Amino acid sequence: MARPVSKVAAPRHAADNERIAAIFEEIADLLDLQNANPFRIRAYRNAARSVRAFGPDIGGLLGSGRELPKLPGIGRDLTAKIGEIVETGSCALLERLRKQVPGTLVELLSIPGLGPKRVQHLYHELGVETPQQLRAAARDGRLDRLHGFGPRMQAKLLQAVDARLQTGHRHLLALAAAPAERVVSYLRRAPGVSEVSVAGSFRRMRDTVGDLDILAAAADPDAVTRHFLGYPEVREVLAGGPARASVVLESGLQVDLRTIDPPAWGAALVYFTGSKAHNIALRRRAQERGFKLSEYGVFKDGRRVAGDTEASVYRILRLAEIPPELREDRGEIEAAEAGRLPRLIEPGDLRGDLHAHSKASDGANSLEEMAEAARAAGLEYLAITDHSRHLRIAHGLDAAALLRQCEEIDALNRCLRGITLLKGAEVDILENGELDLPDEALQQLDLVVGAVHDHFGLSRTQQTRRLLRAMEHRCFTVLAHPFARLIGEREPIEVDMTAVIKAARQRGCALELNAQPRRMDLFDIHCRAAKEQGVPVSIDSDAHRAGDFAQLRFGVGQARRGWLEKDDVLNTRGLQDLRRFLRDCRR
DNA sequence: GCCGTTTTCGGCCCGACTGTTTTCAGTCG
Repeated sequence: MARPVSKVAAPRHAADNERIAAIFEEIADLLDLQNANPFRIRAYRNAARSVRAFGPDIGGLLGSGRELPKLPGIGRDLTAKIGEIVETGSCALLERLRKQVPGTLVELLSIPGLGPKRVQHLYHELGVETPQQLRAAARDGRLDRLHGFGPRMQAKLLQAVDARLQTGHRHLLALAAAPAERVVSYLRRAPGVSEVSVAGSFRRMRDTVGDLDILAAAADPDAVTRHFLGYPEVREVLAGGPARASVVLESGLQVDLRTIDPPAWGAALVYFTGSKAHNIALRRRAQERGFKLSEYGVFKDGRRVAGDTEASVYRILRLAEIPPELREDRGEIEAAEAGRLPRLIEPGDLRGDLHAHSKASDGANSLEEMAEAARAAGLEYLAITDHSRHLRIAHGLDAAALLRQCEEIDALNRCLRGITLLKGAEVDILENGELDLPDEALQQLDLVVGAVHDHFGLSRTQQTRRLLRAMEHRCFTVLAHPFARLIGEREPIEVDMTAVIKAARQRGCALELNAQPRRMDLFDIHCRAAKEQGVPVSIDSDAHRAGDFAQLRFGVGQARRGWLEKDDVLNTRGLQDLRRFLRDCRR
């Protein structure tokens, strides 16, 4: 998948991993458009992935004079290029390629149906460089002259361009969940179907999904496909082969269905769950052992030797079964081989929630209603953390209002059964790193959740200094939504998360994994970095209404992607244990 | 461009679908 063109204007040592990866992706795309050696192109894409998966900040690492450790797929040449990017903010190869190939062609590459060959054709024959120009060329008939652009292809492209120009193309995980469950339960009623599962990035619990991949097992795939095409929520049928069909639902969500023979169920589920990188690594491993792995099974000398279950596929490759959330080729195969896979946290391990709002600020429910909902969701404790005064739009509380709420909570705790409310606040971290409430107020609380809600555009240095200063406060407990991002709406703030994690370890405080569907903040790789540093992560709902505790399961999904185990997560502790942590944090 | 029961070069994952090409290239996942 082509990624957006990165705007590179970096001061020395400011290249973060994402920016390095974006440069490698762009180089790969531009090489693709020049018919370069496909393996060289792949090397750049692999390198981009490797850099993204690497936890510590490479710019910071090199900036402090240390060496880059050996990363998979990055050899001498690419190591030098990383150094160059960190040093200069860009890369001579990229600049040269940009002079040879218009950068906008990269955007065309991301349109479904257009690959490097067709994009080159469009550009060289018609001078088409942008989606808008493509649309114009299709409408005034110029595309008709082009080899390989028949009427159906043109219609498909027009539609794809319109979709691209209108909206983005990924959906929040949590918003895809309900439609996914409905279509799965519909498919279970298809004639002769024995298994149905969502696969793809949804099953791997990525924070967004491009489309829903659904896998079914049945001896007669045609019957299942026909049933699928009759699903009432279908707005449009994109493709309908015997083994594969694609539709767009009324909600705009694309659903791809694959139906396979039951004996291939496990191999197909591995294959369609991905990720692509994981599949490639598995296939290479299979090949090394004299097997051939495909969605139809594991084969030796043309004979199927495994594939009815996922476990059978991994077993024959001498691997422990790898949970879907880990399948990103970020070391899980090596861990599975060595028997060192983590025992990932389960939703049922959560015993509390350290970040929730009430009517007192911008929540919708009373303290009592929130307590009751948390108890019903299986939690034993809930921290009420209404906003502090600085966040006026959310009716933030001042010290006096906060103290009144503390008394209310004390009174309520005397009559609540099966749930304990903790006294907290989501306190704004001001631009200079001070907390938004006076110490006397903060000292009355069980915990303080610090959060950035403004000045998102500070430089990396300023932003990092801001967070570190806030965390130094003796009342500081949890850094809420550390990157302050809103998926698809607001980019993550620029911050040296490696330094933040290190500071959290020294300070003995925690980082939040905010489970709001739009936030999903901390990222998976930083969860893993926190774990490696022994910094506890708190998976919080940030609930603003009673129903929001259901979001926690998506936070757990993200935590699992970050290799977190039960003991790595602060709010899996019982209340006594948690109180001990809160006390120690304040010392 | 990387990698290697490596040592200097050959291999690098696999299959389905689409559209239009009459035998397959391009794209996708």
